Amino acid sequence: MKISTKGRYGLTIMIELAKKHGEGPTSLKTIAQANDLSEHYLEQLIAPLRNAGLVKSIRGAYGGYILTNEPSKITAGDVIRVLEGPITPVEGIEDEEPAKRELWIRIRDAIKDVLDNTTIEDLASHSDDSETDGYMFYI
Amino acid sequence: MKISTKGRYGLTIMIELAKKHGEGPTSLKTIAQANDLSEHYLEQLIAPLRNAGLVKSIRGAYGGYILTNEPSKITAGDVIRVLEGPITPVEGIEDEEPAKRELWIRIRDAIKDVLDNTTIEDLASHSDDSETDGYMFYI
DNA sequence: TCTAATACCTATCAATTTACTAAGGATTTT
DNA sequence: AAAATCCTTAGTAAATTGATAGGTATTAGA
Repeated sequence: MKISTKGRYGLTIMIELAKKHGEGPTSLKTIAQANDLSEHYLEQLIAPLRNAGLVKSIRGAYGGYILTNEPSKITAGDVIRVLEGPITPVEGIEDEEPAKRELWIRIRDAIKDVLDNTTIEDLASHSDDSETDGYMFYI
Repeated sequence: MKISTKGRYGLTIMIELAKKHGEGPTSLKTIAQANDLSEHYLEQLIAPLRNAGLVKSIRGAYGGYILTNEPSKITAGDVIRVLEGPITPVEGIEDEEPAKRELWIRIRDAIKDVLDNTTIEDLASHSDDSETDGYMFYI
């Protein structure tokens, strides 16, 4: 019941690109170093993002990646779907019996509601906030 | 980003026990056959449920399991937490930077809201409803 | 034109998780 | 005693995760 590093690092990439939106390409090396991640691993994550048309690459020296769209037009859900697959708490919801099926649908819709209403711009603009914002970490 | 068969079969077990609540123990064999599941595998799932005090076992011939509590007092969240661990879309929410941390918290709270407000009684009483209830299966 | 920086591609791999299966021991009812 | 049941440990094939390794192709700038 987890979002893996694929989805999480994917969001990290998109947030970094959003911060530089309109200022030319950002290299993966820069993003990897700024976030202490493996550049090689990020290469594998950005390939699907490029194939999905969320980012555009600029090859050669001083190249890198840029967003193909406004950060306000790209949602967290767009990114997560590309890297993690369809948003759903179980495979084959249709095959479940009615009571559980409805439960999975309510969970799915709740997650979709959050992911599809959070833009990369939202994430980029809050990514420098200093501390915990008063949220508690209960489970 | 999935709930595995552990949590799903765990709910199945609890729903079956809820249907027979107050009528004496139900054996795993019965539950396994009714749902076309491996009895051996269910044994491994019910062990944590017993350790957590959600069910009580009655050994020997004509034994089985019973709920330790009213079906209306047990939530889907209780069962999922025992079998899948804490409800959270990522490990170590605290370690994430503010923007993503808030996103994970909103998702976690949305899931918790559904799971903690759905009782086993709710699930058992709707588990015989015939069809799809007009829900769509978009993603 | 050379060089460095960058994207792009394919393969491999260790660790973990998932979803079981196998085999039998312990306990209780009939 | 026999049968039904819970209980426990061990093993395992397949998939996934989170990388690492080792390149090739392309381009900007000196």
